[in-house]
This record gives sequence, C-alpha cells and structure tokens, in this order.
Amino acid sequence: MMVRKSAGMSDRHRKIMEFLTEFQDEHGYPPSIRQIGESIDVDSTSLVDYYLNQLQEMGYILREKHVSRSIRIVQPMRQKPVRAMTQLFNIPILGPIGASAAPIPMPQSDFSLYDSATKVEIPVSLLGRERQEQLFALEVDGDSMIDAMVNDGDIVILRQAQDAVNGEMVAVWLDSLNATTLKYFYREGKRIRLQPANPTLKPIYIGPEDELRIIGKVVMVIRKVQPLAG
Amino acid sequence: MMVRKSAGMSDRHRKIMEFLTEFQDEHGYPPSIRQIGESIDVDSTSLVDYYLNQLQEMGYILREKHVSRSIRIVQPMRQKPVRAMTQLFNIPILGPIGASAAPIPMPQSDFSLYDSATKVEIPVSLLGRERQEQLFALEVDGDSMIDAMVNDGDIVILRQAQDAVNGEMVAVWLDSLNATTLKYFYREGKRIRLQPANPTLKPIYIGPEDELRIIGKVVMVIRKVQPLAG
DNA sequence: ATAATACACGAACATATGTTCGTTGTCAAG
DNA sequence: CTTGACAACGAACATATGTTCGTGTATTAT
Repeated sequence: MMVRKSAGMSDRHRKIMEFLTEFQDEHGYPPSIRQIGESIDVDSTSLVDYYLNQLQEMGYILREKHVSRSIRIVQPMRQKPVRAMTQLFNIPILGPIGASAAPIPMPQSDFSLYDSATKVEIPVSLLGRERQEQLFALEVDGDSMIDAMVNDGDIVILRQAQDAVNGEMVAVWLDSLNATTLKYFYREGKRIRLQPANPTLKPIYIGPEDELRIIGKVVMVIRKVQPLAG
Repeated sequence: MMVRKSAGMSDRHRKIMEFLTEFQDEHGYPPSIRQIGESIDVDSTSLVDYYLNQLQEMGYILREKHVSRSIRIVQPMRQKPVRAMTQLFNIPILGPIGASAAPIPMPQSDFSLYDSATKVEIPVSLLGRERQEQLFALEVDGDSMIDAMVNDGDIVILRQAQDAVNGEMVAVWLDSLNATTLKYFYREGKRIRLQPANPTLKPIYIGPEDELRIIGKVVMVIRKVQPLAG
C-alpha cells in the first residue's frame, strides 16, 4: 500500500491558500490563475490549474467552470477565530472622564469620527434591543465612579441624552464635586435625586438652581482585567 | 442654469447597486458587465459600462481597468450597522455562578459548544492580545461578587486555569463560604491570600488543607445596564 | 529495467469579458 | 428649428483568462 504523496497539503498548496485570502482581502475580488502563478513563481497556467483542482478536491476552495476570478475560499470553521458575518457596531471613544478637571466630551451633533483612532467594536448581539444611534464610549480615568462599581480603566458605553427617566443610570457632571460620576437618576418634584449604586452610600440631591449636566445614559460597562502588581 | 438630470441616483443605479451586493453575497465574487446587464434587462454592454462609470464617479463603486469582475462596492459607512469583516470570537456562557449552591461549571476538555444556545460574541479587538483559547463566560447571579465590583447580571469572561500567578484575578470556589467569588490571587509560602478588590475589605487566607478550586482567570467583565425599578 | 504515477512546463486554443465607436431617440435650452 | 447634452443601442474590437494538449522529468512500485 502506497501513501499518496498528495495526501496532505504541500508547501505550494499552503502558499496558494494564503495568497487567495490575502488577495481577496486586499482587492475585494479573487485573483486570476496567472496572478496566482506569479505569487508562487510558476509561469505555467496549467500547473496552477492542476493545483487548484487539487485544492478543490480537498475541499478548500470552490470554482465555477469558465468563469474568470470565480475562486471562493471555503471557510471550514476551524479552531481559529471565526471570521464571522455578525453585524458589528463601531462606537467612538470620545475621551477619558474621571476625577480630573473638566473635560466634558460632548459628542458632535454630526456623528463623524468613524476612522477615529480610538473606538470599540461591539456586536449588536451584545447591545440587545438598544437603538444603535447616538452611542459613544468613554474611558474611565480614576476611581471617581467606584461607588457605581465602575473601575479605573473601564469603558463605559453611553447613549447621548439631555434628560433621563427615573431609574436610569446616567453620567452627570457635578459642579459641586467638580467631577463626572455615574448615578441612578430620580426626579422628585423640583429636585433631583442621584442615587449611588452602592446602597451604603447616601444620595446626592440637586436643586433647580444647581448646575446639572447629563452627559448620557449608561448602556454598558466593559472591563478588561489585568494582573495587579504587588 | 439647468439642473443636471444625473445629479442623484436613478432607479437603474439603485438596481445595479442592489444586484452588485446581492451577487457578491451569493457567489463570493463580483458579476461581469453582461451579468449586470441581464439583471436590469439591458443588452448593451456599453450602456452598463456607462452606468458603472457614473456609479464610480459618484463614489459608490471601484473598478480596475481591464480586469474582469473587479467591481468593488465602497462601503459608505452609513448610519446603519456595518456588516463588518472584523474577527469575532464566540465564547460560550457555561452557566450562572453566584451565592447559590454549588453549580461549578467545569468546561469540557473538548471545546464543543459552537452553536450553544447561550454565548457572547466578542470582537478580537476587545480581547487584545489575550490568547483566544480556553475562554468561557459565566453570568453572575447574585451579589456575592459585589466587592470585586461585579454586579448581579454581569457577564464575566474567564480563561480556564487550575493555577494562577500572583496578582491575577481569579474565580474561586470557596468551601468555607459555599460560594464562588472573584478575588486577587497571591501565593504566600504555604498559604494563599485572596484579596478582595475593595481595599476596605479584609483578605481571606487559605491553608494547604482547605479546599480551593480555581475556576479560571478573569479576563473581562461586561455589564449591560438597565433602568432600575423604584 | 520497465511501467506507472505524480509533478512540471509551455504553447495553442476558445471564450469570457471589458472597451471603443458610430448611430439613434429624447428633451430642454437658445 | 437647431443645438447640445443625456440616455440608449448594437456591433466590432482587443485582451484577459480559463482550458486543453503534447511533452518532459522525477520518483516509486513491480
């Protein structure tokens, strides 16, 4: 019994597969046979065809006869991260907030910043039925929101809003504290009660004369945990 | 002054754009000019070329000269969620943990559960340079981990591990408390110190005789915030 | 050694596919 | 009406691209 040479993938097969994905990624359409040949230093188109037929039999690609640039890569759902087709949503990180001075990041009415250097990618499956407009993110700097169980370095995702409904958690700028904090929002007659998440802490009351600026409603908190030193 | 007829997109332009996305979606490669013509009931290839040039000038597509099936659709990043090509990672939610009895979810050695009913989708961009293997998620039930700033309902993403390095936050099952908690892990000679995240709380010491089961290392915490009642 | 098989090359071929050009009809402006 | 821009048609053309075929060279089995 002889072991078929072509049992597995040869080095060239692998190179072709790499080139296919790379080219498709870069150009948005598949390469021609001659372009594949170039990539592996083979002038003969028939030899490339030979390899492609093998790859097709092995189940790695699909081809349509007589159709140019019709090579499709079959994604076999390996252990590697899946290039999934789930809808993602890009949320810009508009800046840090925290105990420091007063950088109140107000999102532009015009929602630009799509190629902003800093953004978070959130699958819609995580957002649930949240409307996906007017979302933005802030990175927490400092421990000023620790009573709301939000840590230094956490990423808070908010919906832009000037007002809130009772019971919603909002990010507010407090002149009295000179800081941004996260609190549960309750309107009680003329005054507003801001309730910390930690029940052992006392609420803050805001009168109609005080300055209260609602930055947004909290939709989600994401924390990347890293080892502590010490 | 005359208003250019071709200012906006005509009905045919729209139909062509629809066909382009549809075809690309279905076949994995772009259509030829004649195929586009068929889809809008036009025999003349030059007319299709005419439309395509207009679409290109309008910025909706890209074409490469003399290259067959080289039409790319320019994603104008509309308000609608982008069908992005970013890599996602599916992390199974293996069950709730919390103050209740003792359901210690041990992930199967064989990492199956790809179509598990409950999973979280995480973009690799959020995971950073974390190795993407052996990750699983738990939904927190109850307030037993509130000292680690982890709330009821939060989703904790963990890496499977039996051991830990000093300073890492781990999820451990404590026989003495009969609960699962999140603590910072420190090995101090024969005993182990489990430090709560909240510095005002005292650490727990585990002797060599006590049962300590490490469930995993904490990689990320995700909290979906919902309005409170009351 | 001989045969069989896989691997390899290049030329010739067939056609799939983009490009160009001349012509025609429509419609609004001058 | 004439003009010109736009939309539309179809034929001819050029070439990009997949396919086929004949041949040659290793390597391995018989």
